[in-house]
Amino acid sequence: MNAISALKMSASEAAASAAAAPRAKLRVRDRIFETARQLFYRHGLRAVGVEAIAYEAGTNKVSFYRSFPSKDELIAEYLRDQCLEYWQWWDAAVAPYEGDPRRQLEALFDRYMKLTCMDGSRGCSLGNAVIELPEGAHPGREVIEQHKSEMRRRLRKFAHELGAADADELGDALMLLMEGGYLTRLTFDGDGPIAVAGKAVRRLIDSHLRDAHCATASKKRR
Amino acid sequence: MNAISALKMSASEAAASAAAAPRAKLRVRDRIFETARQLFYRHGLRAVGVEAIAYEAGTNKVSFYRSFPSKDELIAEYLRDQCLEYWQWWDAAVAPYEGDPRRQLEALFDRYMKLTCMDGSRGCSLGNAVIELPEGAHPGREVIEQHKSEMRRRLRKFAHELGAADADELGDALMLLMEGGYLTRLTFDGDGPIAVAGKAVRRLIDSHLRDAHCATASKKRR
DNA sequence: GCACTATGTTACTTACCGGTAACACACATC
DNA sequence: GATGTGTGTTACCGGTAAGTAACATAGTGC
Repeated sequence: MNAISALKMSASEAAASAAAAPRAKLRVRDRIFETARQLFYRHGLRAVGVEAIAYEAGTNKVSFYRSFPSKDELIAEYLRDQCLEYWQWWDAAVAPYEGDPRRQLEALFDRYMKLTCMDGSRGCSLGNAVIELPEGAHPGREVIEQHKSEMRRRLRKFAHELGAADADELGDALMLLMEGGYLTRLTFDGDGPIAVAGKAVRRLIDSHLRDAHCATASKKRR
Repeated sequence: MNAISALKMSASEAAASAAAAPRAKLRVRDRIFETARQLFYRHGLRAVGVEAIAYEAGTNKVSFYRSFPSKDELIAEYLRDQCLEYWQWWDAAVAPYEGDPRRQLEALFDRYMKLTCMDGSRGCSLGNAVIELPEGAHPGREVIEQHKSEMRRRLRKFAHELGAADADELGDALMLLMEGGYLTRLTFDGDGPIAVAGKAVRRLIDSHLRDAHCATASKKRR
């Protein structure tokens, strides 16, 4: 934060220095949003003020408020955008193995581990946000809750397609692993517990499939 | 927060109303600390100001600063206290089955689920704190990192005692489940994914023990 | 050249927050 | 009764935050 508010240059100076990047071509609103995305993810929602965002984007607070009605609305929009990006990433990970839920899950978790272990990762932006947002009214909370429910739904669906004995149980367990990896990533480096997520997923799937086979086998035997 | 700062009564008035509880007997410092524990856990570290804590404890900011050198130090002490309480809880859960690591783990996770599903739970205070604390220097970060490392160490140790094929892998997977439960608890009620944690633990243990048996069996066969 | 749009600039308000100074009082102990 | 300790009260400081008003400027299309 100190590093951020240290920039006490005027908006035009900031624009000139930030102009090195091609994003100088972007409209103010887009530059602000892009900057907010980075700062929010890196430092958290509450730790970053609108003035810091504006200056870092090479503009000023007034222009900020011409583009966004309030900080809370910016946060909500940021979260919506993170959702979008997340599902795009998810679908891309899963698409190559359409029809093979096991490989889809394995691919998903493998890419999840790779991404989340990378330098600069701070876990899941949506998951982190829920800790910072006040319990009740914030427009961002709905986004997060909807997002996590959707995640749960999708993982359970995979488990179902897999033919797991207790699909909902498997799906929820996978969600625990995934969310646990995100959270531990905040205290551990890439070699934290998350490194075993893929193996744990495979073990859980095997365990459930074994149950399913036993069940059908014993049914046949009857 | 609004609800908190709504109390605009004087310290003595607050003391009178709070005096109903037996904690009125407590020294100011203890009352402040107890109040801080509750507010920090419920609303987060950054969301609660020292003035709110002081008033809620039936005193005022000046007395706060007579007891604590700074808010950051209070936070650090709060986190240290949470650690202590956590390991007491952990040891109590595990003690009855000394020598039987499997039952210890099962008991631990069963109590963990029960506790974390209770009304008012907001997951792990230490885990939540890491999101709110600035990346670098905060005195609380060390506490958290040490705590989570200890947690990892203990779970791996259980896995070892269990005779798991790959004990570190199992321990880390258990940690993912546990942390995932804590995190999901912030978006889901008691019937969220955390409800399957115990089953997942049992499955993972079984999976690892099966590997271990196969390994020893094939060794014997040779 | 005119008008419109997007943007930058300066200056301000209101509110909060962490932290401090100075003083007053009440009680307990010697 | 003096002294010390713990506490409450009032008032303040400096900093930062969100949010706004009024005005200036630069480019774009007509």
